[in-house]
Amino acid sequence: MTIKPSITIDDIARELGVSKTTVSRAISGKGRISAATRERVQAYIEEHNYKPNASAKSLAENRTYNLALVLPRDFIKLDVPFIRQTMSAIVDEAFLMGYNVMICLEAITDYSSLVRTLDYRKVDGVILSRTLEDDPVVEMLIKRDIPFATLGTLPVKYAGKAIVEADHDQPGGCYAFSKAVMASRTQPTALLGNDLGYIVNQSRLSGFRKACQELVIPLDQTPIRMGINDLEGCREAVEDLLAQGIRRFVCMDEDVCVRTMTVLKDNGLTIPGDAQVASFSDTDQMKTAVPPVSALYFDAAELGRACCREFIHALNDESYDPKPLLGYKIRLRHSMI
Amino acid sequence: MTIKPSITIDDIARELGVSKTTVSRAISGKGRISAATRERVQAYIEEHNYKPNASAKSLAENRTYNLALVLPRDFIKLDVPFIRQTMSAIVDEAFLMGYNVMICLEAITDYSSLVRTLDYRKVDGVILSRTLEDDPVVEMLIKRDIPFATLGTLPVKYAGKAIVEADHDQPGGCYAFSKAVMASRTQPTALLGNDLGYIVNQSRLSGFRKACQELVIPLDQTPIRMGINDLEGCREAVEDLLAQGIRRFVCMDEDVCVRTMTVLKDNGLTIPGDAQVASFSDTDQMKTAVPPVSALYFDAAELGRACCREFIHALNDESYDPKPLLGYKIRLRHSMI
DNA sequence: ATGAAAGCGCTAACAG
DNA sequence: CTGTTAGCGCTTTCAT
Repeated sequence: MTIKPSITIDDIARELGVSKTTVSRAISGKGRISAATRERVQAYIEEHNYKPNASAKSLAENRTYNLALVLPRDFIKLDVPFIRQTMSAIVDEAFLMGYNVMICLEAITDYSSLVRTLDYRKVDGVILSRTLEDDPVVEMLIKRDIPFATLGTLPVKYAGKAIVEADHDQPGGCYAFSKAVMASRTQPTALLGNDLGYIVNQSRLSGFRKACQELVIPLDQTPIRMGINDLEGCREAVEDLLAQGIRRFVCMDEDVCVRTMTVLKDNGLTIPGDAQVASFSDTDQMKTAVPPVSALYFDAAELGRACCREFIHALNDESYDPKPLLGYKIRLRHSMI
Repeated sequence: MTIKPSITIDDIARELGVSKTTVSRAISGKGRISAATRERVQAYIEEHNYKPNASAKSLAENRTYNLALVLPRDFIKLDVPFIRQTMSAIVDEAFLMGYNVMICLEAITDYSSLVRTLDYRKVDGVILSRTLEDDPVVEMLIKRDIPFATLGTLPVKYAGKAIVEADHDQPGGCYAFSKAVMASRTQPTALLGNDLGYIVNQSRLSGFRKACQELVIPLDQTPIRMGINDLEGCREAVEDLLAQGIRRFVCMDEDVCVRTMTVLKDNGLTIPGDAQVASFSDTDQMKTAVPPVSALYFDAAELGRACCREFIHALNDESYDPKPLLGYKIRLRHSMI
């Protein structure tokens, strides 16, 4: 069962009594052609709704106008707003620039579907939806000399290896947000985070640290607990900190923040009365939480678009920005001010 | 910037001193070939890690081994577990069967990216992630004679138009679930739902109706409120029903259910003490709600896999099931028994 | 069992 | 400015 073939460039050439080359030129705009014939060809194309066959174009040009977007497998189990939003934005932006995007779901240890997609040369490049301290996929891409772009900054050891590394100003945002939320406060504050294997968490940590150094509370009175990846881990950390008298918690992402609030409530503490929380990541969840959580907002869709746009510019040998850096917004709500 | 070309079938033929035809046959297995030469070719391929160029194959065979998956644009704004799970399953299953999937985000009125993807013949068929009473996309697909499959049943007017219509037994499941939850109860129950433009809601409604007919409470004492698509609409409906003395609510999907619980709590009612709720759709949200909600479970991933598998079988001219019908599970929890 | 040759639909030198 | 020609890498008759 196959889709029926449609009109080709040869048909047009024959009908119009010109050569295929002329038709090809009229379409692409490359090479000299008289305005008269160009218009004649374009009119015919318009009328007969001709569209060039992508496979033929791919074969002749040795490029597919397809991109692979690598999504973490965990996305299946649990919604990650960042992934969902950047995915949509990338798909949209790619479309606007004449590209399609193929989804590859990969685990860190099994990225076979990406490999096969590359083996068969179905794409011109790949976009990684997050960056890790150690990533076999990145190694593979570098070794095979495949053009790739990343959402988020790569670890320094891979510096310059990606065509495009798009990121929000995480250190700057977290620095400013931390200051806004901690300034003129004398109560100690804790930072709660998950895996430092994610580069984004390293960046956020550095912003937080920098802010601490400029505040009245010394860094050694600022507990930092990482590796909080489930409710139990969070409970353990938070209750321990509670016992130490800590009542203010800055969370590195929305998941940690939700867990933290759960634990605080389980301990009979009200927010922001008894304890305060804030988040380095703003999502709908943070906005609709009770109470709404002060958070740092990064526009994921904008990041996706910028990354995709610059990457395609690069693939098209046009000038591009290899390191688009986007801003942030501080959203103070009721959970911590 | 393009990926460098790799070894081709010609290279192999030359190296091995055979014709390209022979190599092609050794790879595809079509046509007669001696076991000896086949193995020789395969060994060479293995050793030199040869992979056929997809564009060339596409051009020669007039098929791409790509599928378009149409996702509703709303998915950007809000997570829809069904979409996320079926998407992942489809991408995975397609990969197992040698296909890639391209994402097309479409609104009901603007499906231009799908159109262009089809115009350029970048895919062999399309999968629709939900079915509507009136869908211009379906009309277009039929008119253009494009093979397509759907997650969910098509409205009767399009019966038989899709190659594959995969669905859960929605009427059967809702019937059984409604009986389980309403049987031997004499208090009146209401049904709360959203848009009947979604076929799935029509199916669920029919199952619910059938159950009512077999129960002690007559159908006319069973209020049915549709069109609940935001919290305010829900509040209006629920408070009106509350005023009529209704305390039991069956919700057609998880969103309506969440809203209903919010309204009930806002009215000072406890669940399941003062009022009871149940949902025709089970998601993590239903499981982790307070209290956990009795719900009807459908395995979205399984549906995605079945749909994709049968569709690809059809595209490959193999035997297939045009209407895979999957089961359900009744999960009674605390919100209504 | 194997090979020669044509062709899929398009692009891109190179001539003219 | 336009046409001729030769590919791109693979499949597929049709011979042998």
